Amino acid sequence: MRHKNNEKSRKIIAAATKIFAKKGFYKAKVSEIAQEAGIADGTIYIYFKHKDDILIALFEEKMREVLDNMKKQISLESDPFAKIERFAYFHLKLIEDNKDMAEIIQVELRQSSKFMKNYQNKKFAQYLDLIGDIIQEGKEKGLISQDIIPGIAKRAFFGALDEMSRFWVLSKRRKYDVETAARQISSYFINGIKN
Amino acid sequence: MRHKNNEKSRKIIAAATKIFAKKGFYKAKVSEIAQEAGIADGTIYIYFKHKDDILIALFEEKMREVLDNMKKQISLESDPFAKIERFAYFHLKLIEDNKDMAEIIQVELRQSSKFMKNYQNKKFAQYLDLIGDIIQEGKEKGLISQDIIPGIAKRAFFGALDEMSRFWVLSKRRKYDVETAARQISSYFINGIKN
Amino acid sequence: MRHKNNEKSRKIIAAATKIFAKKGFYKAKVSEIAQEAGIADGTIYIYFKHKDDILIALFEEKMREVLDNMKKQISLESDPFAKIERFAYFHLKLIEDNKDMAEIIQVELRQSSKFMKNYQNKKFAQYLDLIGDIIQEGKEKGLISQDIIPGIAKRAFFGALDEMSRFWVLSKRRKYDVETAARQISSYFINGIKN
Amino acid sequence: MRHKNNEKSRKIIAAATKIFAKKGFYKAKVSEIAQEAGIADGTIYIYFKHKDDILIALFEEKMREVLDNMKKQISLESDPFAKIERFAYFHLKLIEDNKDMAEIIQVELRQSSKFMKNYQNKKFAQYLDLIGDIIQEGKEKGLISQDIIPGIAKRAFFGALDEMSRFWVLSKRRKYDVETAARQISSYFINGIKN
DNA sequence: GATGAATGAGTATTCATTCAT
DNA sequence: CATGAATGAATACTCATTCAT
Repeated sequence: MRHKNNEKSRKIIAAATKIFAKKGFYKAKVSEIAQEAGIADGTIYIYFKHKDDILIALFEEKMREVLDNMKKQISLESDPFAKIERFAYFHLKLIEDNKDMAEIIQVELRQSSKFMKNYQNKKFAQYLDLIGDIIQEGKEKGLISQDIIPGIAKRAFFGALDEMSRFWVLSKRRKYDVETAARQISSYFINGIKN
Repeated sequence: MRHKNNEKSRKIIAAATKIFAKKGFYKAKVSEIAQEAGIADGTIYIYFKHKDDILIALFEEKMREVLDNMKKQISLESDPFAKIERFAYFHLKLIEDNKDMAEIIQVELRQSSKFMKNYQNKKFAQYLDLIGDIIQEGKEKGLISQDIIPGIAKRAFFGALDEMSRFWVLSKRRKYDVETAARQISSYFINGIKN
Repeated sequence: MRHKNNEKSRKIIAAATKIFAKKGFYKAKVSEIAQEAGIADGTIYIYFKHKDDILIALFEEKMREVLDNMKKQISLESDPFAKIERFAYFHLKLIEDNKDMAEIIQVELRQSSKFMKNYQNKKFAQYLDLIGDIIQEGKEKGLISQDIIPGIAKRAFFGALDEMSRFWVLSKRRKYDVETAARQISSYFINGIKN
Repeated sequence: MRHKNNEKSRKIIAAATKIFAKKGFYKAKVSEIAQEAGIADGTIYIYFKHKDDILIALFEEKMREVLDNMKKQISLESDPFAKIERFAYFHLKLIEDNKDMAEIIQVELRQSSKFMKNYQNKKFAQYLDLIGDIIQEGKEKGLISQDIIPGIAKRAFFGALDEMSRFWVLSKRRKYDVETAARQISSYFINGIKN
């Protein structure tokens, strides 16, 4: 897994994103990814030791991007509730703009824990913690009820957005626009937890 | 080809539930399921035409049970908010009591849409609609704000519960007990949508 | 490596003997062996876990036969020198009659120690010991000089026969007949070690 | 394509000797040899057209050395029996001093005839003929029985030494020292063929 | 000449599915 | 109906060899 050439590594991940989204990890052939990337089958193995490693690297790369982007978005607001709204909007926007990536994270991330025993998805935990931190902040500022348990609330909020994403990813056509969905979901949540 | 009322059919599904939960659909071998069921490999093909069909039948059977059970629970309450609380509690209780089933629905249901192109998960839609119907009822009774879009709200609520389940399914130890989680999540939601 | 059906197991070994002799272990394809045996590729893996295991089983089977046969031959003589002569004759005869087997033992047995780290060729050691025991007996009867070290002598005698075999195996045409070669080699040896 | 006098060519052969001895020809990777030689993979192909050619060149170089050395040793004696004793001693000494080379010649030379259809090992034939010539000389001088067939005797003697070598090459610890083994084996042979 | 990234032909092994008993 | 031995299509991965730099 030499990484002399990062450009090719990214090309492979981009191709894999497309193929995994279309076929799913198990049905995707390494040779298809190679073809999509415009390289030879063997070249993939210069950059990734196993097929599994492509998926892991894909997650890490995508999650890093998502995480960085979301941190930036949140930092633009100071009010915890505004942060939550922004989180909802940009999360759903991201799904809309990156359907392939969303599908993989939706579908494959779920089974990942099964075939990647030792792979700890730290990036995902950090992403959830962005919400947890906002809630904590809200509690400290007296905006959010002291009864709220951040560990449950962050999952409830993420799950609400995530289920919406899944619906979109698996549907052919998009019912409800991003703005509406984001506004509704963040509104339920904010009203649900505010003091 | 399927003989739905057969006892052996259920034995196979029970075995498959265990094996799919442990290994995931793709890594589970038909021969393992046969062994777990105490029958010969070939016997499985008397009851199911393909490996995929076992998973589909498994979903249908489990979802039917879940659906029937949840309908019964909901009917015991007349107040929409009480129904929501009961839904949350019994959904999470179900996960706790049926870890194997939960894991399969969590993990494999996601990829199912990929390999089962033509499989329409009607039972799952009906399950979601249980929530949608409660919300509709709440709106009609003036308990829930008219702004709430049931198609979004039902997914937000289900997603919140589902993410909690996923956390439990993938964690070794169970943080937060069922009652607490159910109370918190239904409370956010009810407060979030009530008039 | 179930062995329900010994007949098929032997059929595979017979086919492997032919193919390994023709191509060598590394160049022999499992599919060729299957074809030669008149079975499907996958069937081989019902009887042998790996390609390596075919070679190991082949050795064990052939060496058992060779060993049993040679023990019988030796027991027909009571004089140690007559035993040595008989050993030489039947060893070379065996090579002549089983060219494929001889070639594999000649060629592949040598490299076997390399890829089969843990495979201890006990049968071969027992074969060598047949000679060692004769020498020991000869020493005890005062027919063979006390200076002779059986551990060296048995290898010298076997090596002499073996080199002759190798010459035959690798040559197109057979120079020197079995009787002549056996007589010459056992004669050098007997005269060389007798008291 | 080969540049025989090149220093790099020898460096590659030296590296190959080490790697082939450790892993065997088929399991040795060209890249490993390159690394051992401290050069790039592609450089090997400037000096050798195929992996096979490295083995052939290795044989030729080693056998030339061995042959030259043995010729020199033999020429130091005038008595045929003394020559035989010296041959035995220096053959076994060579094995002891060059374990890697010995292992390759022992193990890989055997299979070489298989993958190198057209490779005629003339050097090896010349080596055997050194013994054949001594026997011929002995017969002419009346020291060796006229019944002895040099073509068989030379192989018997070489085979005896060779089997001893093989035992040493494949054993972890060396039983019997070189002097003892050489004395024993040449003694059997000389006594066995003398007039 | 030297490099080493890229190539792609080659193959052992797996496992869902079949079917003769 | 039940069996389980047999099938053979399918595919991840390796590594000798090439060739642009």
